[in-house]
Amino acid sequence: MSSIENPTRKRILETTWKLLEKGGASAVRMSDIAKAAKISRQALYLHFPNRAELLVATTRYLDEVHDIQSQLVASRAAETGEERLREWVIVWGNYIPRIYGIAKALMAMQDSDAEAAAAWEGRMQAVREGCAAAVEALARDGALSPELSEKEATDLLWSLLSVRVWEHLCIDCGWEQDRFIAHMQRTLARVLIA
Amino acid sequence: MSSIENPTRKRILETTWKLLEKGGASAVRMSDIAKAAKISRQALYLHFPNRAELLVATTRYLDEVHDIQSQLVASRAAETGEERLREWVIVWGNYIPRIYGIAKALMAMQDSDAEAAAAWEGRMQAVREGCAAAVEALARDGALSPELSEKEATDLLWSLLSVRVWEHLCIDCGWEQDRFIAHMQRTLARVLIA
DNA sequence: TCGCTCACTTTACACCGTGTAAATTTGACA
DNA sequence: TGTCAAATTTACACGGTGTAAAGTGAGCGA
Repeated sequence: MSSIENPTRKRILETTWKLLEKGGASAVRMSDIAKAAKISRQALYLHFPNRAELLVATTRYLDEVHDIQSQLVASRAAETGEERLREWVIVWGNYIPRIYGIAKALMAMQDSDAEAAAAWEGRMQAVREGCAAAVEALARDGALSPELSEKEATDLLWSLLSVRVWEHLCIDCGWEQDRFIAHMQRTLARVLIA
Repeated sequence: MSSIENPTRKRILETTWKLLEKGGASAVRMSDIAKAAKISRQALYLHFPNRAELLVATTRYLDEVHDIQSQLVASRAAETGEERLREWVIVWGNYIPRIYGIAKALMAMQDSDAEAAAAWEGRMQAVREGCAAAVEALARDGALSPELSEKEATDLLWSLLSVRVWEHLCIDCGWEQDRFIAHMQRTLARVLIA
């Protein structure tokens, strides 16, 4: 990507990320980012056409930095469906807090900006595919609860592993990350497995 | 409340409700409400100091109309904790779609308007109390899973019954309301009960 | 050294939606 | 007829996004 080749662009993305990580989502304005990146607000628009695209670019940059791809590959190596589900909860569940800042900002824009909505939608569809793969693995093993269709199981898994549920438990209820992972594994095992 | 005594106030609340029910949350502006209520935008400010208070007043009006109180009383009559949990899922789970419009608008304001945040917070705390009561009833019966503290069980129940999860399953995944209720009952039984 | 380009700055402005302010109209009722 | 309240009209301030255009300055090749 163009993240490495262009130093200011990279600095902008880095700054946006850090600002979103601490400050509360919509509190991060274009002018805040500009100031923090030691750039004029207008210069921001030389690199990104609007706020939505800047946020989306930041998520892509994060994926790049965290090398999410290779982490996903690891979770696919699991032998049993049950093991795969546990791995998937770990991989995605632990990724959530790292992207939470941008996620929050992007989710806040969802009903005002169609482009931002589509971008977030796309990323969540990718997560859904991870969920679907885990459910399929369970089904292959004959471990999927007979009360659930694969679609229903995927929907449930996807919902329980959503950023919103993580937010509710870890931010609003004050759960530690470890506890979140452990309880999600337990909960999903009980809900999905026969 | 002053909802009955004042006809225009009532008309405003009614209009706000209907507009939020169809239109997408933040798409409902003060001017939209004014137009639909056949009033000037300024007249709105004669009745409500700002958008946040108008939305909050609308939720209170909704509770009044739906008489949520008496519904809650009914769910408390259940004999066993298990039965009480099932009833609670029905009562609150079926109330969500009725308030979803306002909920969405209010949730969208959460990180821009402190007053709106506090108002929504307060309402959700009331829901949490319903969850806590159900968990307590389970604990009294000795039916609560030994792997969960009462606090954890309440947090989980509260999270799974959140508006966001309902939204995810019923709006994003296209579930029917009945299916939502049924699966939530099943899921929560498996997660919370020993 | 001239002149070009590129990245960025400065200044200024349009648009939207919220909220404030004040003068004016309308209608009921005494 | 006069008064009062409710609502209207008009106008404006503010904050945040995005656009537009002229200006600055460093680097670089001819």
